[in-house]
Amino acid sequence: MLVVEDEVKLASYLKRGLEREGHAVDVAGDGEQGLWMATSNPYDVVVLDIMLPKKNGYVVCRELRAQGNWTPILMLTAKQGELDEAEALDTGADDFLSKPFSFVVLLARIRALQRRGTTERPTVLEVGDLRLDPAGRRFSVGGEEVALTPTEFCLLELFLRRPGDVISKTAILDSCWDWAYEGDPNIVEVYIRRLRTKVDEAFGRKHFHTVRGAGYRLITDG
Amino acid sequence: MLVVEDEVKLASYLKRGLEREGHAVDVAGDGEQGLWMATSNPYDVVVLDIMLPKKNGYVVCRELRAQGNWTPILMLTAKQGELDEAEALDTGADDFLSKPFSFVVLLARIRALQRRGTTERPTVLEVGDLRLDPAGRRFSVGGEEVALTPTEFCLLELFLRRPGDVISKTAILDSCWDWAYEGDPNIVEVYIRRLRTKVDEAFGRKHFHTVRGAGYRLITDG
DNA sequence: TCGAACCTGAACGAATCCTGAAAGGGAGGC
DNA sequence: GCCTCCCTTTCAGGATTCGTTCAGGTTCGA
Repeated sequence: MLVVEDEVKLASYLKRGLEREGHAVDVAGDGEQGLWMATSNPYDVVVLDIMLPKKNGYVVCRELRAQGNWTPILMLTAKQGELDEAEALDTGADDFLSKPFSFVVLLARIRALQRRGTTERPTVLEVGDLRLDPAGRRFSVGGEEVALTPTEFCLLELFLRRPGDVISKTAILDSCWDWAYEGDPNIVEVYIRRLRTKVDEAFGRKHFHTVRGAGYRLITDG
Repeated sequence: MLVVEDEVKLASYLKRGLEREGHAVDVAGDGEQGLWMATSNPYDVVVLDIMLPKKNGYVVCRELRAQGNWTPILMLTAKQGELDEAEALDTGADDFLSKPFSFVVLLARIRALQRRGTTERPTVLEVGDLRLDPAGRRFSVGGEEVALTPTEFCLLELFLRRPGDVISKTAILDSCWDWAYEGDPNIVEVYIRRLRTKVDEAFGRKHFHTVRGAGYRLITDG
């Protein structure tokens, strides 16, 4: 679940409240960041303020929809202006809520959105002979399915979302480990090794290239 | 399109306005009539007042949903009471609007519902040898009927609506339990176990696959 | 040649899941 | 009104997997 809201107090209030309800909540502070996070992670629901720095909520919503991203969006409108509401729905939002609102109502509407679910279909990530389905949590190499642990899956998803990019060890830690992780970064090497064993050695083809001093890269071409 | 509204002036105002927008509009004057019309005709959208003679809007909505009728419903709440709104969404309404409202907003929301509303849930969910009829609350494996408790039914319906997807334990809790449920998530494991004994063991075929650290998946293929 | 960065395999502890049983709760029958 | 049955929820023990650490080896660049 993603909350895009620039008012720090409201944002942290929402985050805490939603987490208490058992949701995993990310927060973005402006429109650009929100758009980036919404495109790079598969959220169940996005709570999107309209008045935002960099890019306003309408723009974020429209661009998401233009990208074929149909994650349910709940918009927060500042005033009860009717045109705001109409425009919100027409840019592709699924629902909206006028400030000020009560937390109970917010929860109810989020639940309604979740129940209704994403209208769109699974985005399957495919690079070369690798194929990963985030919704189904399935992964296959050259058509043959390979079992992955949660952490392995997270790493692989990260690589497949940025094929060809060099991804630093800290970026991997940020993305696949708890933000408070304090352990040995060597763990990334261990997991790269595991991916290599499962993906490369079993199918006789190198996929993960080490860039000394920088990170790792997923090899794209054949 | 069906409008269920007992205030004659408002009803005819809506009918005329919507017809001017190119919609074909039926009007029902009380809850029973509205329910009957909604069940006997396939409408695109139902606009449903809460305060109604005979049966109120909540009841109509709930009974429609219980029958497996998933026509998009836009509820009209008399006051801006938050609980009204939350309850409206929880009985299965897709959206609501507080009186008084402007016609522009009504149109925008109806448009949003129509856009989304093509979901048209199938009457019967069928995956492999599993067959579940939400309306009739019946379930069978390979033609043989199996009795389910309400919670078991809810779980199974969830799986059958997203065959092949991994469904997390929290998603299951959100979907089949009261949102205020605070108990042990282990209860999901218990119910998965129940489904396995009823569905799998009795028919010698595995349907529910555990994805460690992620959730459970309904196996689709043979 | 030396050091830093990376690789590798094994091993331990913790998290996750399974399972059976038994305790609570609510609706319906008598 | 009370009892009974069925459904829901809790609990605890055990099995398995996963995450993490560690120690030593290897490669690369200066």
